Amino acid sequence: MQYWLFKTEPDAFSIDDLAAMPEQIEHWDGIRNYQARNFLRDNVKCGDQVFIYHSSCKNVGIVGLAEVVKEGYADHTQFNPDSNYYDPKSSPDNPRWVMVDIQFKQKFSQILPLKLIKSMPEIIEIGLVKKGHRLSIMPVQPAEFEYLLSRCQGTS
DNA sequence: GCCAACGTTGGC
DNA sequence: GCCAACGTTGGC
Repeated sequence: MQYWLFKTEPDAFSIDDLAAMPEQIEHWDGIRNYQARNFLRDNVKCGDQVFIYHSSCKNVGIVGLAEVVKEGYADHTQFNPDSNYYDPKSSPDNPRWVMVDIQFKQKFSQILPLKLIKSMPEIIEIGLVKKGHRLSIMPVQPAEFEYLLSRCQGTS
């Protein structure tokens, strides 16, 4: 099993939106970065645990936990000319972009702020604390995941 | 809304 | 294949 962190802008789709979905499952579409795509296509597996992170908002940080329930498949928004994520260079024969489905597991009673994460001496590997890292899908080392999770749940 | 740090594009 | 121009991300 592997651990991940997915970023989302809560104005567009938040942890609460995920929790409100039927069966609390939603497909994670709109990833248009090759490095992130490669993670989704090759490495994100069913049962993997995913931190949900809110970005570009008032309180940025880790807000909850989800689980992968469907592995990489073609992101349908790439074929839709009306979508913001439309990619005319992609074709159904050879889809360029993939997505996975995740299911809500938990919303933490308090957000774990980015500022706090950056101040933790235990946390040095995760892309969040590295300069200029903008990936919207990033792996999390098991030890760092466990530590962050304990900090999230310890406050509840 | 600013701007630094990236990623992508396209001319050559 | 280089690299300048451009677009995007995302914290502040």
